[in-house]
Amino acid sequence: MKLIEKEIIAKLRRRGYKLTPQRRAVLNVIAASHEHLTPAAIYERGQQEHPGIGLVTIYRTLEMLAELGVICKVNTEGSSRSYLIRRASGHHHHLICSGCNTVVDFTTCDLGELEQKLSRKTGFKIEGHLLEFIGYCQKCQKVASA
Amino acid sequence: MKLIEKEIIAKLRRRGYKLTPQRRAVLNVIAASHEHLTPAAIYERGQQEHPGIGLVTIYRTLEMLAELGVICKVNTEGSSRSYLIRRASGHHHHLICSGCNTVVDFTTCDLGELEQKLSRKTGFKIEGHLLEFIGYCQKCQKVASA
DNA sequence: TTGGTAAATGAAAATATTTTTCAATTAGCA
DNA sequence: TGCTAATTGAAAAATATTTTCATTTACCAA
Repeated sequence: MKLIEKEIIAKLRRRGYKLTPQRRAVLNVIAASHEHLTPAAIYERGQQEHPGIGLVTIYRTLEMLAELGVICKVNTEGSSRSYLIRRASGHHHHLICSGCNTVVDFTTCDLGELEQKLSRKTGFKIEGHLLEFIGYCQKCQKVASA
Repeated sequence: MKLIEKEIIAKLRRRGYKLTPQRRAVLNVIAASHEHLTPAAIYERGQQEHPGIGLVTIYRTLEMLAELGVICKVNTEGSSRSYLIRRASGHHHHLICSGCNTVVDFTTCDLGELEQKLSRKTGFKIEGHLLEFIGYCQKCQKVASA
């Protein structure tokens, strides 16, 4: 049982949610990963944290955490499963290889100006963003040309 | 049977794909729509273009068209179905409302410089990108504050 | 124009994903 | 410590997507 930020737990409590070992397990798994995880992947890893945890509970917990804003739902490639990542700061930046599905994070990004412009134009209150570049990593470029 | 751009047909032929009435139907449906369409929606509309067309054929045709770059797979919200839109230019820009899941497209975006920088730094061959801003649309802001 | 042939189709079944239902269990308060 | 509403897991239902395979068809060559 690894550390979970107290802040998140407090947030659950404030909303009247109970802190069950299953929820702790899901939180731990997500907090420990630096990548998007599918419900199935979280289920698998969750077994180590809380043997016997059900897939249904994973789905329910993820939905709740997303609603609380603790994690983020991301609509990824891959025959259409919804992945999840934990929120860093409302920003998500990835380079994704179409060949091997490697995900590389990057931090440089200056979208502030665009964000403001869009906000003015559409009336949206923007709270976060996701920027993903899709392409081929060096390794997969070599494989393809071989 | 509406017009389909000759260019697309030529592209199919060049790759050795046959131009069946079913494929024409799918192309027509997609070309006629300005929004993302689910395979199911395309199936439904496709019946008007080619009665009896099978859902399987829709899936297969969409995959092929995506591979050709004629259309684009977009990973949308909504309990995880993969939608399709026709390609503008390898870019996808959305504003997504966390309240009502409305998706608004926008076109302004200048990521060329960042793309180059990342490509140099990581060796990725970048072929497209996805930029999503998450927030609340005007309507949902009003509802929330009411 | 007419075969021949590889590619494409549709139906049905298989697989995968997500949601619902419901009885049993449990976290957290009094 | 006991109560109670919230939570859980199993199974079934609802959705989505892919595979298999026999039949049909687009299109090239003659």
